[in-house]
Amino acid sequence: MKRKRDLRLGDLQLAILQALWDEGEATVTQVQKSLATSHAYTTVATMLQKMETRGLVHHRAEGRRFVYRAAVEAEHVTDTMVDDLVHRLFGGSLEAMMTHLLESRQVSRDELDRLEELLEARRKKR
Amino acid sequence: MKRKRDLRLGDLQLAILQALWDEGEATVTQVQKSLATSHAYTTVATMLQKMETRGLVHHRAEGRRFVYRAAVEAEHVTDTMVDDLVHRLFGGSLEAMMTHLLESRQVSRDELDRLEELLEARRKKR
DNA sequence: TGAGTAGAACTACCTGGGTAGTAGAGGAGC
DNA sequence: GCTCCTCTACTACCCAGGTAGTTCTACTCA
Repeated sequence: MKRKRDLRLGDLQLAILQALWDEGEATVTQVQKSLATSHAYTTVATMLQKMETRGLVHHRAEGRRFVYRAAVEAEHVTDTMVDDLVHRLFGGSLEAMMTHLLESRQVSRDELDRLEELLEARRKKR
Repeated sequence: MKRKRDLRLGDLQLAILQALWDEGEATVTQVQKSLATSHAYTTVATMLQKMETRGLVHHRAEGRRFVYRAAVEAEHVTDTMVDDLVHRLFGGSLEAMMTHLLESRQVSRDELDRLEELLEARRKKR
């Protein structure tokens, strides 16, 4: 129940997971290359090891190299992190969060239109 | 420009700020008491000191006790933290975030109605 | 006036994210 | 076989959040 915070990921961890979600599986070198910011090979390798300990990724050996894959779903991570923030900042209120998003940011007319459609779609689904 | 991450606050720090935003000013003891979870006096005091170093709070001495107040606005913190998450998870796309919020959570018909109104209001404002 | 207490200062420790050097094993090529 | 190169393993740091004990000081009140 209090597992929420288990998924507060740092930038690097999130970036690594995003790489793995994209590629499905990847060696350390592949992960390293697909990161937007550059990091030493060992940094990525160490991070992957730490993440495996935390149960965020798995690996299998292929010859002498490790092929990693994510052990958590993108959906789940996103969910949990968003949820965490909504709770921390808005006491869990979706509406408060939405209000904030709409009021604090530039929203184009196009975006408003699409959001409108989203609402409609959501309304039908219930 | 990269100040975003300067405002990734832990639970305790956020709770302390929320207490200060509520009360305006507060001594260590007052802050300690208004926290939902209980913490040793020294924990709160230490945290306040660390937060002062980071420029999150200020204090003035009143006799021999310190009266703290927030040095950052609630609005600003909320903004920055939300923005940070939207960037980290959705590449900065408000729409993607909204979509996620609408799809991953239970949304009551009432909430949908209010969101609709929000959109309308927002539309008029532009 | 002397004990108790409230409060700040100082110190220490643990955890997790992030960063990376160095060591050592195994394979590739000459 | 010897030399590189590529990988993993191991180790060590730094920083920030969090937690709290110990110490010192000043004030209160019996």
